[in-house]
Amino acid sequence: MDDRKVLEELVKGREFANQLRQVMINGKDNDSPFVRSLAKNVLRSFTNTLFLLDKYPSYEVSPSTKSEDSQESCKSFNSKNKRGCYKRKRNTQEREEVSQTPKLDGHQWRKYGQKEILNAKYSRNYYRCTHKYDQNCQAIKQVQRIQEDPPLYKTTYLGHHTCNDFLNSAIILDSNNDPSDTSILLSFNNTFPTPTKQECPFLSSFPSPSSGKKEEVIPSSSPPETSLDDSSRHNNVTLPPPDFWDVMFDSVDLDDVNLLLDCDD
DNA sequence: ACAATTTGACCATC
DNA sequence: GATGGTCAAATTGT
Repeated sequence: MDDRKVLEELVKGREFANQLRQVMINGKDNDSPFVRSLAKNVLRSFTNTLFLLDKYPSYEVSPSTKSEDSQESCKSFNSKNKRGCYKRKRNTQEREEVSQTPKLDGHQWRKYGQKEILNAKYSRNYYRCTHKYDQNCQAIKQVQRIQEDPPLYKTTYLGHHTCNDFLNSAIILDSNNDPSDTSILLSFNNTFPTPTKQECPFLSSFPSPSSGKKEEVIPSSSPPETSLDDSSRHNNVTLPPPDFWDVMFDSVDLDDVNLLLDCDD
């Protein structure tokens, strides 16, 4: 891998993103060729970077399709009142990723266990999707620190999300806005990674779908300052504060890059 | 009070 | 029997 090229692409991407942000802040010409070009450049830079990082197109690093029997809970039928009665999950789709920080993948996770692993310096943490029960989402992940300096974490994903978390959505500029409206509407689909409050405190001003009652998605109970109006629930939301994008642009998912590039022109 | 995390127990697999 | 994955009571945080 060429580190210099990676760095160049990242720097370019950041510059383009900054320009795009300024244009968006001004709220004018959101659909101009210049804006389109900027967006395209941003995406191209990050796509190139990801290519260079050898993470694209095979975003899933080590997919192993062992069988169709994925994340079904295998608790035995008589385990009602017995603690820890289960069958170890096997034959599940899995992929591993190594990063310098525990991966912020846009999903909401709840830790359900921690285990000291033989011959491992650090314990392994076990997470399941927050929507395991309310939406029967079977995704789980294991995070284990594998190196001290620099800190390196291995995240193993088991199963895939079947939950429909509306915040976990792709952001696509909605160019059909009333031009006089200075707020920019964003369209969300279900592929963009959105940092959770749990994993990313800066999102604290955003309502979490699972906030409120335990394990339950509250459809529209947002505070006034960040309220999602009726259209929000139909995948539109007003633009977050500008600082939001400083982070948000760091978390573009490859699938979404494809999506957006495909939509281009 | 409710939600999230911690932690010891339990069980399946090797 | 050792190990790893999950459960769920207890604890902590908001």
